[in-house]
Amino acid sequence: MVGRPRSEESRRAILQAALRLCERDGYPNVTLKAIAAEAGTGRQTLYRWWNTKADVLLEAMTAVVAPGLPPSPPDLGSFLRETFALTDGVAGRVIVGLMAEAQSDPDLGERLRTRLIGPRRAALREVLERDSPSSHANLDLVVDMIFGAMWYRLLNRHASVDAVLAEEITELVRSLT
Amino acid sequence: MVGRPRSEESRRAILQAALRLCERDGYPNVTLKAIAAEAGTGRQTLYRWWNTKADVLLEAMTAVVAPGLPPSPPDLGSFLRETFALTDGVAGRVIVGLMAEAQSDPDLGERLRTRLIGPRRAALREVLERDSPSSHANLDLVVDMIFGAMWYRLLNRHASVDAVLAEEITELVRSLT
Amino acid sequence: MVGRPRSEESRRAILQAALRLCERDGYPNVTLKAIAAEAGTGRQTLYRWWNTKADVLLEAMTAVVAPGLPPSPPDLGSFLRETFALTDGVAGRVIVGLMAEAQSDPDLGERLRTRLIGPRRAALREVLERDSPSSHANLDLVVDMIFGAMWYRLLNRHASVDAVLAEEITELVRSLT
Amino acid sequence: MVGRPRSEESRRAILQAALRLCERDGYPNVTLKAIAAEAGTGRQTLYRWWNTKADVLLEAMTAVVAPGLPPSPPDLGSFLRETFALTDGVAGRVIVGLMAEAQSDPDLGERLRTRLIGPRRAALREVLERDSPSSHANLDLVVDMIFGAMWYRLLNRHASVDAVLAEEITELVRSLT
DNA sequence: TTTTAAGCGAGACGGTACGTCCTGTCTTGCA
DNA sequence: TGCAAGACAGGACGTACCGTCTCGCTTAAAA
Repeated sequence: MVGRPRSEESRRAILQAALRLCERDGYPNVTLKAIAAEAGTGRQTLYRWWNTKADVLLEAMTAVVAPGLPPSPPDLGSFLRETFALTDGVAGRVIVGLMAEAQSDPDLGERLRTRLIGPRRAALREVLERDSPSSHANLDLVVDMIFGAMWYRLLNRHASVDAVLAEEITELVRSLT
Repeated sequence: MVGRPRSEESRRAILQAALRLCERDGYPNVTLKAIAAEAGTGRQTLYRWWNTKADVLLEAMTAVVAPGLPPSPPDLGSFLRETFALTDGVAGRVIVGLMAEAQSDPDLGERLRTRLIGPRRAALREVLERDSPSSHANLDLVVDMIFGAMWYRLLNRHASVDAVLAEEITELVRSLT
Repeated sequence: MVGRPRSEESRRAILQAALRLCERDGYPNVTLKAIAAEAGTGRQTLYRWWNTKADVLLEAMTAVVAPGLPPSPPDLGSFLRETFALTDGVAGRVIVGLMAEAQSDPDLGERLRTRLIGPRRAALREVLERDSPSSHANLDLVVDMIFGAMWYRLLNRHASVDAVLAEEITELVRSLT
Repeated sequence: MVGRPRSEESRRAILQAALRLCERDGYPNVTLKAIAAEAGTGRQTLYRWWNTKADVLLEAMTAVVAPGLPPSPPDLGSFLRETFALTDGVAGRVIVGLMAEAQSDPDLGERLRTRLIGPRRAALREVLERDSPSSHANLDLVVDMIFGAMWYRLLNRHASVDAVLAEEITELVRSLT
C-alpha cells in the first residue's frame, strides 16, 4: 500500500525553521525539538526524513548555497570574492557548525566532503588551472592554503573573510607565477 | 581565615581524566559527569574550578602542549614539523573540539586565541621574519595560509598533517622569495 | 490533535513502587529518583504527573486506604477497630510521613485535610451522632480527642494503636452519656 | 592533655541562630550549613557538639521551653492554658518538626520522649490525679486524649490550640467525674 | 615561660538528590 | 501511510546540602 504522500510543505517548513533558528541562536544551540516546534511540525516527521540536526542543515545548505555560486567559475579574484561573500551570514555559521559536528561524526564528515567541500575544491582547482597555470606543481597545496586561510579565519575570527582577503590572496598567487 | 587549600591532586586527576576520555570517546562525547567519575572526584569540585568542559580541556592543553613546543623556534621546516607532530593524537582531537565549541561560545574563542592560537601565530611570524625575509609584505596572510592549510586538513580530513606537508609548505614559501 | 495518552501502566508502577520503598526504607528516606528507578520509569514521567514525593504518596494512599474503609460506618467500637487496623503497616508510616511533610508545605496540608483527614473526621462525627447522642454538645472536641489520641500514639509511639485502644475509648465515650 | 575549652559563645550563637532560622524559614527548610553561617561559626564546630539538626533544636527547646513551664503544676485549667500558650510561635513549629523528624529517626524519638514529651505527660498526670481524682481508672487514656487533641490540632491545623480549647477540655474532664 | 593539644572559622573534598532539558522512540486520532 | 501532538525511558545538566577533611590561628592548662 502506498498511503499518504510526503508533505512537501512540512519539508520546506522544517528547512526554513532550521535556518531561522541557526540565525537566531547559533547552530550548536539549536535542537531538533525546537526545529519541529518552530516549523509547526511533529517531531516524528522530522526523524522520518532526517536522522540528525546536521542532516537537516546539510540539506538546507545545499539547497541554499548551491544556487548562490557561479556555474562556470570566472577568474580567481571573482571566484574568491563570491565564495567569501557566501560565508557572511547564516551560511557561514551553519557550515562552521557542521564542520565542528563532523569532528565527532565521521559519516557526516564524509557527506560534507562529498556534497559541500569537495565540489568547492574542484571548482577552485579548475579556476587555478585556467588562471594561474604556473602553480600546477602543487595545485592541491595551493588549494589547501587558500581555503585553509578562509576556514582558519572563519573559525578563529582573528580577521574577516571578505573582498580584501580575496584580493590579497589573488595577488600572492599571481606572485607564485 | 584561610580554609582548606585546593587539592592539587584532584586538579591533576581531573585534567588527566579529561584527556584520557577525549582519547577514548572523542571530545564531543565527553561529559563533565564522566570526567568527575573517571577522576574519582566529586562533581562540585570540578564546577568549583572550571565552568565548562572546554575550560577543563583548555587548561589541560596548555599544560600539555606548551612543554612540547620549541622555546626558541628554529628554521621554518623544523618549526612546522614539530608543530604538525603535536596535532597527531589526542592534542589534535581536543584542539579541534575546542575550536568547534568556540563557535558558539565567544568567550572561549577569546581565551583560545589568547592562550593557544595567538602564541603559535606569533611564533610562526617570528620564524618567517628570520627565515624568509622576502615575504614580509604579507606576513599575516602567509601565516594565515600556512596554519590555515593545517586547520583545514585537521578539520576536513582530506589529507594528513605531517612532515610531508611541512616540507611542501617550506618549499612553496621559499619560492615566494 | 491529541498525542499519546498517559500510560496507566506507568502510573500504577510508580504508585506501587512508592509504597514498596516506603515500606522498605521509611517515608523520609524515599527519593523521587529511587521511585522512578524502582518503577522502571523515567524521572520526567514522574514529574509530569506529580510535583513532589508527597503528591505521589497522597494519591497512593487515597487509592489504597479508601477501599479498606467501611462505606456506611457501624457502631463506634467497630469503626475505631477498623480505622486503627489501617494504621498498622505501610499506611500508618506513610500517612505520618505526609503529616510531617505537611508542616512545611501548607498546600499539602490543605490537600491532606480535604482528601484524607476531613472525610475521616466526618465519618467519626456521623458515628458519634448516631451512637452516642449525649455527647452532641462538644462533638468536634470529642472527635479531636479520639483521633488526637490515635495520632499522638502514632507519632510518639509510647503506646500502640489497636483494638484495646478502640475498646477503652468506646467505654470512656459511653461514660460521657 | 586538655587543649582549648569549648566556646560557650559559639554554643549560644548556634542555638539562637537555629531558632531564628526556624522562625524565618520553618524547621524543615533549615540546614546545618545555614545555621553555622547564621551563627558565624564553622561547620565543624557544629558537628563537634551535635550530630544532627534535630539534636541542635532539641537542646534549644529544652533550654527555652523548660523555663516557661510552671514548676509545681496548678489546676488543670491553668496547666492547659500555659502549656497551650507555649505551642504558639517558634516553639510549636520546632517541636512539631522534631516530632516529624523522629518518625524516621528512632533514636531521636527516644530522646524526644525522655526529655520533652514524657515530662509533660507526667506533669499532666499529676495535675489530673490531684484535680480530678475520679478519672483514675483510665488516667493514661485521658492524658492521651488531652495531649492528643493538642497534637492533632497542631499538626492538622483544622483548629487552634488556645485558651478556648483549654477551657473546653477542662469542662469535659470535669463531666467525667 | 614555654610547650602542646584541642577548639576555632573557613572552605575544599567525595557523594548524592534535586528539578530541568533534550534525545530518539512510541502511540494516539485525524487526513 | 503521513502527520501533529505529546507521553515514554534514559541520561547530562548545574545547584544544593551532606558529613568529612585540612588549613592557619587562638587559647589555656601542663610542663
